Amino acid sequence: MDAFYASVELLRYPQLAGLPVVIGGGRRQQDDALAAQYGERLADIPVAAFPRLADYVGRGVITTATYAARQFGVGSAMGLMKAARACPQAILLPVDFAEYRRYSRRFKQVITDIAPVMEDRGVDEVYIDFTQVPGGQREGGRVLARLIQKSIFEATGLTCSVGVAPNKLIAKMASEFNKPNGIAIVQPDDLQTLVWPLACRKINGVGPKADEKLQSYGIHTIGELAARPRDWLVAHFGRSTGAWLHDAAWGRDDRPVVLESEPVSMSRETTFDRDLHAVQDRALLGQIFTELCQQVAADLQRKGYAGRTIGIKLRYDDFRVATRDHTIVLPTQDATVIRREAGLCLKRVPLDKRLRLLGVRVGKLLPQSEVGRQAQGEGEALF
DNA sequence: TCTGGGGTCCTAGGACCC
DNA sequence: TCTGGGGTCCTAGGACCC
Repeated sequence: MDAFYASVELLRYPQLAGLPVVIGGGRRQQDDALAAQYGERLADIPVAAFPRLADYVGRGVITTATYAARQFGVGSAMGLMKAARACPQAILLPVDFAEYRRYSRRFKQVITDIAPVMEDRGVDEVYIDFTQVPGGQREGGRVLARLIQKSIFEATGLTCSVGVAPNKLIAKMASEFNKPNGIAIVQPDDLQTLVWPLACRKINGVGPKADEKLQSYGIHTIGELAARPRDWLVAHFGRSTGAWLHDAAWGRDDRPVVLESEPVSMSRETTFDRDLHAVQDRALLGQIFTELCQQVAADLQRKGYAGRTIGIKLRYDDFRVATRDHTIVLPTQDATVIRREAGLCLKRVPLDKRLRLLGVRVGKLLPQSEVGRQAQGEGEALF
């Protein structure tokens, strides 16, 4: 989906179309004041009444920027304070994840009505297997891609970009070629002309660290990566990563489109308005900690899972991260149990520096429906 | 007053078992 | 003449993605 969060907000606030708008941070007093004053008539709010990036004080990052805002050099993951210097006049809207999820469900429903083999890749992205869809091969997939775009737009008013290719790796790259509202078709023979000139960073899975290492060897493009012998890549990046890099550069990827998958972990974390100290801010930290445990427990219960590994995550004021976890015998989805185990984890981690973030995680998940069976199994084993 | 929140996967060492 | 070879599980950290 194109600039998904921002595009959903523009459906509510059409008066902001074409303006630099960024989504980020939480709900603020100005936001509540506007909502109270205009009620349901959101489209009537004058542009001048919206909060600006320049007025923002506090922590947070941009989650999405409209294409107009990107012209000013602001974009996803940029700190709001830094973005405010680059584009102070941009309108700043708070994240409304519940609303984005509603639109996410709608556009995915449109897709599965047309092409049922769809893999969920988060709130704004999917892989679709066109292979068995009637007409899926017409014009190399362009006809079906157009149908999906048109159907999504009619149902939601949102645009998306589609990459059509023989596998997920290349399709993902292709989806970036003609953003927004574009279609790109990449056939196997197009590898050298369309993919090899791209930066290695365009490979889904090559991040800043891997890219830096590749650059240090003089490898900047996917073509340069493809030119390195497989053995050389294995020698410098390890057996697994080296082989994967070689395959990726040659456009090889045999991962299937996966329809369903079980969650591995669930977590809640929060960055504080100001850095907190374990001693001076003990009461506040304790309250936040308990709330995080209750939220994770509620998430587990709502989705029907229980987990055996309880963990915590801290981010110190210097941005270093520490994690501790502990695996218990019986899976739990109980806030009290999670709070107790997470509390023990907290005792094992240094707490002399100020904290920026606190998180609670439950892993080794099992559907709640299988927990009884597991407990029964334990009982049988005991006797 | 730089730097969110929710995830997955990988690596590597140590414990423990056969 | 010191002390194998697999395997699984647990834990901590880190890279990466949306």
